[in-house]
Amino acid sequence: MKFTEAKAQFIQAWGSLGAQWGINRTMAQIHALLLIAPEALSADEIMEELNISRGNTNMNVRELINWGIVDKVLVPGERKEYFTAEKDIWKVGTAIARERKKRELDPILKILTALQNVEGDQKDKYVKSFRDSIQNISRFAQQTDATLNTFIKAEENWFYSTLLKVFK
Amino acid sequence: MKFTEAKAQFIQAWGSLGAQWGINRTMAQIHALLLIAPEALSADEIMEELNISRGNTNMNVRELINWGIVDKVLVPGERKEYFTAEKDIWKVGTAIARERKKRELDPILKILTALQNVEGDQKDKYVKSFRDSIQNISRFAQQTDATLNTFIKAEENWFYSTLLKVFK
DNA sequence: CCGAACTTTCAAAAGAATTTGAAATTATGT
DNA sequence: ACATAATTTCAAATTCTTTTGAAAGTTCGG
Repeated sequence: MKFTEAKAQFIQAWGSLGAQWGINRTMAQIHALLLIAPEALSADEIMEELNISRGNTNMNVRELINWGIVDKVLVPGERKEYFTAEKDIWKVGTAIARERKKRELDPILKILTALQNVEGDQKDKYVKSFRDSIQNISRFAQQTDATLNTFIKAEENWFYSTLLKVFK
Repeated sequence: MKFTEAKAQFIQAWGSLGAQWGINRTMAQIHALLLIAPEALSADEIMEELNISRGNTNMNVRELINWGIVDKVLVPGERKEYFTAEKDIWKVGTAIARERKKRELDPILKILTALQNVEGDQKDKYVKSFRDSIQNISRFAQQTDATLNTFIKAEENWFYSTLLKVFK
């Protein structure tokens, strides 16, 4: 396979993966492009490579920076901003886990906790079934929360993270 | 909090969680409704509760069945079909993991493997950077695949899972 | 085999998310 | 302070997804 073709395929594959993850396609494609680039790219280069508008580029690069997986690079003597992606894929993984936990798991945990206090007759089968379900889901969610925290913490912790890399 | 309000909140929360997961809102809401219901519901009851059309109900119930987290229940002497959700949330978790792995991770693993064979001069920095990235991502993806398989396998093994529950 | 009860399909409509591009804003060198 | 280069914003346009609902299909008791 030719390099140009391989590159296009990777960008496209990473893009659909992102789309299925609730990350938008363009954001994932910019990330893919930066992941395989040997050096930082400017907004213009990104626009050119992916055929997208300046506004779109700006918004999505910004979002990638918020997720903590892309950094702005300032080249001395240059007025333009350049962008580069975190190359350690484990760090990317934990950053994504952290971000998604914050956006998805944390809010539902909060709601589940509140819903534990539903009023109602314990003998009413609808109320009973509701209570049981909420309790089970809560436990599962808390377990998931704990697991994710371990994973996220692992990468922040130098020692454990080095250990993990032995297995990768 | 009143039961009716709590129920509405839960359905709405589960719906947005689903939406962020790439599962559509209605599918997640039907799932939520069935999760807390003490007994199986008919298509008409689902339509009524969630204010959605018959077609929408049918399509999304079907999809939930494909995911393996909702079952059709036939009541003797009744012509209608009734639907019920898997109540063990751990099983729901593994079903979702299995399904998403199949749709997301497996295809990217296949592509990554193919991309390892990119032609090109090892001294070209673009080719070198591409190769390195693909290799790192591949390793990470394989590790993730193995971890997910363990998780999925654990629940698929009926005997082991039953045993676990006895002792926990 | 008929007709009623129920389920499925799918083209069109509605709704949601993304993208564009030009104008506004901000930053930089002289 | 000015001119210019670069970035940011956001309303409108486009594109993608979901939902509707009516028609077609299926199943079942008699």
